[in-house]
Amino acid sequence: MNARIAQLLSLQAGTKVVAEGWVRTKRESKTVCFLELNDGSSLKGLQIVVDLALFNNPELLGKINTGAAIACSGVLVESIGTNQAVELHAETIELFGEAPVDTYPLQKKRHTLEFLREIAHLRVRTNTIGAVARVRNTLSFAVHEFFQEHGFVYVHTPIISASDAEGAGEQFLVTTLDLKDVPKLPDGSVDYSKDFFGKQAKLTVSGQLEGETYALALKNIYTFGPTFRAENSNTKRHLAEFWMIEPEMAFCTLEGNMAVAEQFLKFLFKRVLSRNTEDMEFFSQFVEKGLRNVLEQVIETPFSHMTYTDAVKELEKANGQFDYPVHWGSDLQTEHERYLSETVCKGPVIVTDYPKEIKAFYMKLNDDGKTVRAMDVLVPRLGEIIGGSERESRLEVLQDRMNLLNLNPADYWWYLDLRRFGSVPHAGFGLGFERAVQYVTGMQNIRDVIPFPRAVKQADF
RNA sequence: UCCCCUGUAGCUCAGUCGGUAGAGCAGGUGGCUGUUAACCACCCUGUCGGCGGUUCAAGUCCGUCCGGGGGAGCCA
Repeated sequence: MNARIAQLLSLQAGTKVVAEGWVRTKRESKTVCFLELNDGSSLKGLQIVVDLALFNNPELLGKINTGAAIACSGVLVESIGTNQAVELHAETIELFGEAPVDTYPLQKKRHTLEFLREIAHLRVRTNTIGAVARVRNTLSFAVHEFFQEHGFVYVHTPIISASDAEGAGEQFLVTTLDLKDVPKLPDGSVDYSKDFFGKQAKLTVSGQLEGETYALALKNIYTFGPTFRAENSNTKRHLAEFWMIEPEMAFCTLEGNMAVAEQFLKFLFKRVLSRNTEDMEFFSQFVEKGLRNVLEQVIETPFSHMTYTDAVKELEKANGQFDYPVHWGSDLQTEHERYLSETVCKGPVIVTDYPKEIKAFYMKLNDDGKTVRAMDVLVPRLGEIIGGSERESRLEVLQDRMNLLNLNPADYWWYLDLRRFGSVPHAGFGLGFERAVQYVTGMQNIRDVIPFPRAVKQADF
């Protein structure tokens, strides 16, 4: 395996090397031709210098255009130019795949992200999407690093769920039934007993409930996998298929949960800033001005904490400027979440203890009987990035909550068993991975931070 | 799902009061230059998203469908 361009760029002049990659631009003059070669290992490419007096092969050079795949051997030489320390003086060039200029969609000019979305199979060859891919890689690895270093066990919760107990959004149906000839029950409804699993099955919207079962044996666990929501939502921060990280901790209350969420986010930001210096500088300059400073500041500053009740008091002071005025009991809108983090706290804030009516059944009921131990981490620009809670660990209270919400406890028998046998305070949260990538890169649209976005009416490539 | 904006050359866009389309970039040719968002000159490029309607005449006005973007809701 030949060295990557990122490595070649740091070598001493005088080294003989082979560089492989795709041509980004070609600049020709009478005596010399410059090729910029990129192999995705770094934002910066390697400048190849072809001395036309020595390299007499105009047919070959004529076929090497933007997008062509080539390998070039030669000697690294200290560059006369100012934009690079070393450059490669070509001795031999092998052309693997041409990229004809009249049909190759990528030109050596700026393209809009909307256009690039239409050529998702080629867009990773651009500076921006390439940088996103590298940052996404760093973040994925950092997720595992953080949890592994803190003794969490990685758990693979199921993708297909037949428990019908998740209730976190619209789900995709998984079936092998013949849609042209669906078996029916006498009352006209679908007979799922004839389906593959013998009952209705759907794609998971959360691994939390299964995650809790493992936490109540292994103490600290996390999941990191694909998640599916069939919501008909068309926004720049929703996908039908996305990746979610869900840690779950036993012997842990909301306070511990908040601490881990904060530590975790800060760890991710630190890793990206230290491992993707060049890419982060690029985002900070061209995608979201000053991004780097904001992240550095977030790492330094303790997250603010605020109860829902106090948050509503703050918001009521500013009710005049909201489209939807706030009162105690109302759900916080995006405009409110952003106001809290951007204006009130000027940084990330964790809002806790929401009214039970606007949160999920499994969240622990507070002694006031009105609020639950929920937490949302709100960040400037994006709003909610993490949602979590301490779970209700008391069997009776949980059953009461379920009855109140017309959930059938029988459907949740195994989940309730966790409260029957060795129950203990436990807590966890969910982080939408793409939201984290968005926050870190400053990318405005979530469809540009996942390789092949799946959304309403969109499943190309 | 609702509201708003938008669709014109390969890309990004302009196109006035309705009179059959233009600029920059990309590409080609030539020139110049160790270039790096290269530069200069010339040249090429169109189902004006689709369908229907109004009109002597539609890129332009009306209807409708489709695509794209933004906001809201839902949430991660």
